Parts: sequence; C-alpha cells; structure tokens
Amino acid sequence: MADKKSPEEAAEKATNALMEKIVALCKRRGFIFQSSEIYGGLNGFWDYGPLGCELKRNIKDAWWRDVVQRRDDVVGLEATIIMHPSIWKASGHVDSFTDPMVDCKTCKKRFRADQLCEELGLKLESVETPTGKQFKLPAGAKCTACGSDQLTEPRSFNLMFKTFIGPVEDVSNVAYLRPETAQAIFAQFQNVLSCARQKVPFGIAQIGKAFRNEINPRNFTFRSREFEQMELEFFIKPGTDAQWHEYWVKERMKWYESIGLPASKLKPYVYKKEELAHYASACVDVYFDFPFGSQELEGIAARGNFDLSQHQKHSGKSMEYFDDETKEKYLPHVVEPSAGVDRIALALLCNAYYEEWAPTSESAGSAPIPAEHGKQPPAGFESRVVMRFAPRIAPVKVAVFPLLKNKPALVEKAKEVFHLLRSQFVSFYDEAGNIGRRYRRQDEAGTPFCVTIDFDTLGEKGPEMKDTVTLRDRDTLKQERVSIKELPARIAEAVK
RNA sequence: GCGGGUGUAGCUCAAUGGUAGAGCGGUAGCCUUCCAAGCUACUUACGAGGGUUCGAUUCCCUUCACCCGCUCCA
Repeated sequence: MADKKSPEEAAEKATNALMEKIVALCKRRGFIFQSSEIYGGLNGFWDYGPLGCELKRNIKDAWWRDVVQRRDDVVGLEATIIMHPSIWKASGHVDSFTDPMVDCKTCKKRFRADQLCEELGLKLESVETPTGKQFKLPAGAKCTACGSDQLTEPRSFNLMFKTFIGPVEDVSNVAYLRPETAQAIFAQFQNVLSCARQKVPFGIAQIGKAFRNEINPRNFTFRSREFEQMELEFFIKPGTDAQWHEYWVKERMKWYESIGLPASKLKPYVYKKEELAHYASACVDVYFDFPFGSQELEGIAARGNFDLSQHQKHSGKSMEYFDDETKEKYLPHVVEPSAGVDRIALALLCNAYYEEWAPTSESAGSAPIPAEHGKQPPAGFESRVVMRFAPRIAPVKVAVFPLLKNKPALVEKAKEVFHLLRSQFVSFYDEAGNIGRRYRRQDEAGTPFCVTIDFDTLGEKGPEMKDTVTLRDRDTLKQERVSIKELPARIAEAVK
C-alpha cells in the first residue's frame, strides 16, 4: 500500500529521470558542463563544450540571419556589458529589480517585506540612497505565519550584479553588469538612427550576455545567473502597436518552428490586462513544453514609448524621431521580442532527445522503433539514443568514415572526402572502432549525415560505382549511394 | 533563503573503520566489407575543508554542488 504511487508521482519521477538523462548526455558528449567543476561548481553558471558551443552558435546565427541580415528594416548593435549606471536608474532596474526580504527568526519563514506589511495593513518605510532604496520595517510588523515579532531587518536582493569602475570601491563608482541587452539599444537609439538611414518602422537588434543574480537558479541551464539574450527593439509609429505586435508574435512563432521546435510543444501565453506592466499595451510569451513543465523561451512585449521617454527624461537628450512624410516629431513606440539563447538551446536539446530500438546487423535495413519505457528491445534490435536536431541547427552536419581503418586506400580516400566537405560544413572524421559504433556516436551528437567510403568507392565493383559513397541518414538509418561530386549540394540542401 | 534528499572512474553501480572493484565508455594496437561484434594493453574516482581515531571513502561538524518542495521569477 505504501509503495503505491499515484499517476502524478510516477509521471514526475519519469520527467526527473528524463532530465537527468539529458543532463548526463550533455556532459558525456560535450554539450554542457558545470562551470568551474574542478572547484566544486558554481551555482547558476554553466559552460558549453565543443558540441554545445556549435549548437549555440547555430541558434544565434539563425536568429541574426533571419531577424537582421535578411531584412531591410533591422540593423545590429553590439554594446558593452557595463554601462553608465544612470541607464539602470532610468530603466527602473535599480529600484524595481530589488526585492526587500525579511526572515522570521522564530519559524524561519521568508517573506517579501512589502507584501508582509500590506497584509498587516502597515506601510514599508524606505529611504533613497545612491545605490537604490533602503528599507525599514514599521513598528508592529510581525510574522504572519507564527506571530513572532523576531524578524530580520529587510534585506535587499537586487538582481543586478554590482561592481566598481576604477580602483576605488566606493558608492560613487558603482556599476552594474547589464541585466538585459535591451537598454543599450534605447541608449544608442539616436546614434543608430543618424547613421543607419532607417525610417520608422525599423528595428535594432543585439545578441549578448546578460547577468541576473537569481535567488534560486533551477532546472539545469534554464534559470542561470549568466546567460545570453537575443533582443530586438522594433520602433514604430504610435498607434500601430497592436498590428506590429501581432506581426512579431507570428514571425517569432514561425522562427521557432524553423529551427526544429514543433508547433505542438510551443504555446503563446497572452498576458491578461492586469498582468501587464503599466506602460505595456500587450505581451505574449512563447512557452515550450520542457520535461519539467511549460516554460518561457521569449517574451514579445509592446512597451509603448516608456523606455525612450525614461531615457529622454534622465539624460535630458531628445529621443524624438522626425517623420519626413508627416512632418511630425514623436517618440517612437516599440515592440520588443526578447529571447534567451540558453533556454532555446535547452529546448532544442530536450526536444531532440529520443530513445529508440535500432536494428542490429541481424535485422539491418529495418526502421528504428520508439523504445517502450522499462522494456527490453525485441530480438534483432537494441536501444540507441539519438539527438534529432533539425539539420539546420545540428552542431556537426556530416561525419566521414573509412569503412575499415587498416586499409590505407580507404583511409586516404575518406580523408580526401572529409577535406572536401570541411570547407563547407562543420564536419567530423572518425576511423576508430567498427562502422556501427561510429554511427552510434554520431547519433548521440545529433549529426544528421554520415558518409562512408568503401571498396566500391575505390572502383572495385566497376567504374559505375567509382567515387560514390554511402550517405547514411541519422533518423531513418537509410543508406543511399551518392557520388562524391553531388555530396556537397545534397548536404547543403538539407542544412540550409 | 528554509525544509527534505543525494554526492565513489566520463556514465551506471558495488564493497569497506585498515587508502577501493565491476560493467559500459575512452585511448592505443590487432582484427573487422555498413549499424555499439571480438582479443590485448592502457586510462580514470571516494565533491572540498576540518574533527574524532593508531588509522576515515565509511563516524561527527562545516562548506560546496546537484535534485525535489516552499519561496522567487525583470
């Protein structure tokens, strides 16, 4: 009786097990490692290994191509991570990124100080300081859980990483690592406008690192303290907010499908009126079904002119745009699609992971079948793990093998083919172990194509087979005879 | 930050108050004519720091990391 598990518990156990397998594969194959692992690791920080950094690069390249290079109306920007502290004052991050927390010394519960006071009908006291607000509990504050008045003073957890510019560690030299890439775009709006010869509507895009001192990093790389963002600020004429917002939500959903995330696992979450920030007119989050739940990959917000007007106010510089056609001056409104690169990488890894029963040599030629949890594969099959990345996003596009390692003519020809392909695609050469083992290694790396050089390639079966190779498909395991000449075009077609 | 759990090789797991063993993997060699075959050799670990003890991977404390719940989530 005590051993009986509810369906919910069983399902939870299965998803935990799945995440653990994905984490193990990420380490085994060199996708993601713990940061500073030899020193015990560092909470909230992760490194990308040889395959992982190729994957991430492919995500960023795809985004940059689709959002910037292939459009007439978007230009790029690469700003510094540390910027003038006033930027974060203007953006609201210095004040609103702070959560004052109090702990009950008696029952160890933790509360947001403002919420606790509100519940008691009191008002949290605060004083402005150069580095943000300092909070003080009003008289009469007590723990709402146990009633004790033994509460710690409110401590501010500002989510921005702080540092100092120059040698003196002093309040006047405080600077922050950017908690988002977006603000630099607003701060450089006039510079970009004056050189890029763009007219509203147009966008400025940036990819880069951002830092948030999260209280509680969780779910592998999903919530990290150092992460990478891809943000677009698309500046529009006031009043066209709704139509552009709708446009970008559609564009972004399409993009996720283009990198191989299925529509069935992507869900738009439309913010309700009361959930919106006061300046925003609309916001849609793109959610992905991770093994640990449906979670946000990107937020697409219509932010009005809040950011530009804030910077105009704080800097005293005009952020206005002069419209040649209507001869009007105005502060452009903005639609902001803001995506997390690491979250997308994690989504791709989770989505690509499959356990299958693949045919062994006895039943070669059969199609692989999905593995059934907790069961042994049927005779003639054995389990394999395969990462089914979309070819466009796969870290390695093609692997090249000589059928046998101890035949110099095969090795020489294979290396020749490898060098030919390497000039165009991320390629991998392997000759260790038997051919099946090498195929399986590439399955775990998610390499969509394997090319094998055999004796027919050398012309042993006659001239019509000479200079043809086996092209093996990762997903179907099907093999096809293709001439070396046609190979680059075949692969290029699949990975474009 | 609180509570619970976990920490032995790259992975999965074992044993033990007297300094650790296997399978898989990896590397090298032999072999191998298309899906993890075989043989040989090599490789690698008690998360970190203290304490108790003649002696600690094992017991105790602290710390770090990971997982789960709470909390938090621009």
